[in-house]
Amino acid sequence: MEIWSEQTIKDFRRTLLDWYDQEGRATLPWRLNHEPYRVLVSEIMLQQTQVDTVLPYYERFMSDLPTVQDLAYAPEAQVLKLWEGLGYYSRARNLQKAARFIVDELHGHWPESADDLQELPGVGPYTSAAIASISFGEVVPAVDGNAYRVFSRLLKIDADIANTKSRKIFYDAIAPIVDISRPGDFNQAIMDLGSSFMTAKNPDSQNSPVREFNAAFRDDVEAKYPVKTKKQKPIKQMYMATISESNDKLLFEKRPDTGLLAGFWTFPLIEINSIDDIEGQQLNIKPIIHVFTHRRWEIWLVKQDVDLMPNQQYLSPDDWQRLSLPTVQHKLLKALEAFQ
DNA sequence: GACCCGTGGGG
DNA sequence: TCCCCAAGGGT
Repeated sequence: MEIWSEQTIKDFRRTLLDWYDQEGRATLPWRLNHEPYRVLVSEIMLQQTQVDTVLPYYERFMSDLPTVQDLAYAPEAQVLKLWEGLGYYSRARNLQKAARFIVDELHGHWPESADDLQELPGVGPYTSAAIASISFGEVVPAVDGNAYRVFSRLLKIDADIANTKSRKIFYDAIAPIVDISRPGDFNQAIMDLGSSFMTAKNPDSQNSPVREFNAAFRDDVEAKYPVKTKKQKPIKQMYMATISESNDKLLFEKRPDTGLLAGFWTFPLIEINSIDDIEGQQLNIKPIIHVFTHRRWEIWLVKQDVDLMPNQQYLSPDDWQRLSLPTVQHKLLKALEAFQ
């Protein structure tokens, strides 16, 4: 691992921020100003989610709920509708809990340090540092996937970024480098660098503004970084989706309030071991495939009569269009249309 | 520390 | 088709 001199650190800050001022993504909507609410919403949406995906969601969200008070007082259903299709839905619920905590418990006074911000639900080590540096000027590194990727290459850090313990190694390595007068811009510049020249695949380090600081590129070992162990493959599961119609309504089922797609409505799903377990009128020839991070669902639509369970309800199109439905349920509805 | 939690895009 | 990736956090 490389250790930079004070002079190198100063040169790096200047080079990085000069590039950021010229070429950074200044027009991103969450960079129009540094209001903590705007930054918080953007940071939560951007967790494990690409910028292009977030943009339309962010615009709608800020338009409908422009202040932390609006979010705190909104019905949860409205928040989930604004989040529909974005995934990781506990983010939306935690975001509203955070807003309610700030409004109700802190009387609208924001926590201003990374340590205090981390008390908010859904706000962890990265997000707290991002808000503290961008909105409140705290000199603290925001260690996200971009920071891992960028600094593992610049400094040739061999720690496995899939390992929780590596976070401290990166934090300690980056902390002395963060620009003291512009910590928020420094952290955002690293993110812009990670999404332009220093990408995960096919990086363009030859033309990177910080090429001369890139030890891995200099030593022609950039492909080794970042060091990251593999994830496990999704588990395959087969399901029967019950299609039951009554007066132009369809039977839906509310999922348990914990676990995958917690509290969301889908067709009643019954796990089966093989296609031979299907009872009723099978509609589709090929299963509908939906892949989550850790699971791969293969779903068969099956028409059948059922006894209504307490967590089930017949819903009209008007009913379910008002609800926030997970993407897998939208897929099932679309597939069902083909048979009607 | 290991596992869970969505979705869409790209090679 | 399959695999990896994308501004992580909660349990």
